[in-house]
Amino acid sequence: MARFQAPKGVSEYVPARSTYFDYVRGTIIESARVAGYQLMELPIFEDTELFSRGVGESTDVVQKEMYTFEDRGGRSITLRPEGTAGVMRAVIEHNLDRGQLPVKVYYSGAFFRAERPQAGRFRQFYQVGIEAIGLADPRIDVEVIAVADRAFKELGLTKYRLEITSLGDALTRQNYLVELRKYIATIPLDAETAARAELNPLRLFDDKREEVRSMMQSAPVLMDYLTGESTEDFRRVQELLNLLGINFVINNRMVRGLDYYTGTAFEFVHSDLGAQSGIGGGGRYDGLMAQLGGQELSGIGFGLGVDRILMACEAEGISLPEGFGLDLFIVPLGTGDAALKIAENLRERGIHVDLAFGDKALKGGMKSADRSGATYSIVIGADELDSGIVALKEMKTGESTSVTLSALAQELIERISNFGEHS
RNA sequence: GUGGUCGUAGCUCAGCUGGUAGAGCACUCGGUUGUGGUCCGAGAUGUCGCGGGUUCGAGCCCCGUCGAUCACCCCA
Repeated sequence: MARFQAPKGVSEYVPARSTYFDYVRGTIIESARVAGYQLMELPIFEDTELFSRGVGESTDVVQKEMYTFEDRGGRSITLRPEGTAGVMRAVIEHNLDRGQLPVKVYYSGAFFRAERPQAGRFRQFYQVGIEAIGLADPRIDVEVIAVADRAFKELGLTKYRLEITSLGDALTRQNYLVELRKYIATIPLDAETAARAELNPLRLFDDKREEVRSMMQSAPVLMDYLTGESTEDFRRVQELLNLLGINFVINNRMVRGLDYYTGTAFEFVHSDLGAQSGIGGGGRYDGLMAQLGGQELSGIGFGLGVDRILMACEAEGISLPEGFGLDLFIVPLGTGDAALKIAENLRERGIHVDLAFGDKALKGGMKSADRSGATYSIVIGADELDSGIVALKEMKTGESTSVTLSALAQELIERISNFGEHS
């Protein structure tokens, strides 16, 4: 019988790489927590209409990338392709928008898009996102960007850049698109490209072909059509980014894949990732809440691709710590029961302990200790149990010190410099 | 949905113009009494992705199929 295989295009993590994935995700979440964002744990499937209305009927995401199915009650259900629409639904449903504003939440989990997989693109992928709802102020825009930037810096990433733009309000965009279409009508395009331009003229700015790019050089840019208020907000965003020492470049041809963005929009791009270089992006969405049946509230948020961020760390050669490394490895010599009991006592004190099971010779046991990556090891045989004294060995240096079994936990806690931080 | 590349041991791969399958790493055991990493020795491992065809003979050639991967469209 053929062996089972994971479905096409899913990203999954097993040891040892899973420890790095966990660390990357944890770092991003921590960056959100230190800024006061609270957990929103939501379903991975929703009413299909939530996405078609929220994300936008004309987007590729809705038109051809959703995993949609009918449940047993005949309802149309879709696996979430992004996080913001679900958060808005939950905020409205639980009346969070009636309390203190802004509502600041983060989420983390799997998302789904039925695309052809390639490097950095998966059908099931992981995102951590945050949303700040109910406040239209450049300060919160910049706080959101800072949460992402801080996470990247904490991870040690350097080869990424922040691109920002302003998409203006709905009216501005409408007026601009009319002008852009007029311009596009004047340039020669093949049928396929023309069809794309018809659907969303902004996409031509992203075209990979040099001839198209150069023709778009002199196209009108949205920035020139912004209202006074939008222009001022955008200026403030730049001013505040500078205040916080966050580097950025203005990209007034940025294309966003989701329809709901207005005003500030941004994207983090990494240079060493191949075709899928975006590691995260987001922006302000003014009309979304109302569109989904809630109050007229503005919001801003981002989604960061955990898979791609891990790939970026690897591409930069960053050596990531293993979030839950072992402190101690116990090698029993015919004393398995006692060793298990000692391990449990230490674990209750929060020390990370593993031990050799089965009847291993000393040499084999020490080999296991070595490969476990534990900082320390002890051997427990009849002698140690009789005397109550063990040799606590530091694996890296090979040095060992005599410690009584009763003082072992305290000794380890004192020695482990990062104690209390590794969870 | 479209196109390129690739499927040989757990991993990375070699295998000459077709002659009955190899290396390195990893793994297990050992190098005389209870201390790992280096070194030395021994050992286990494959329906050469799958199906068909050509041939005396196919890992190698042909057709199909499945899978992986990268790119396009689009996007985290």
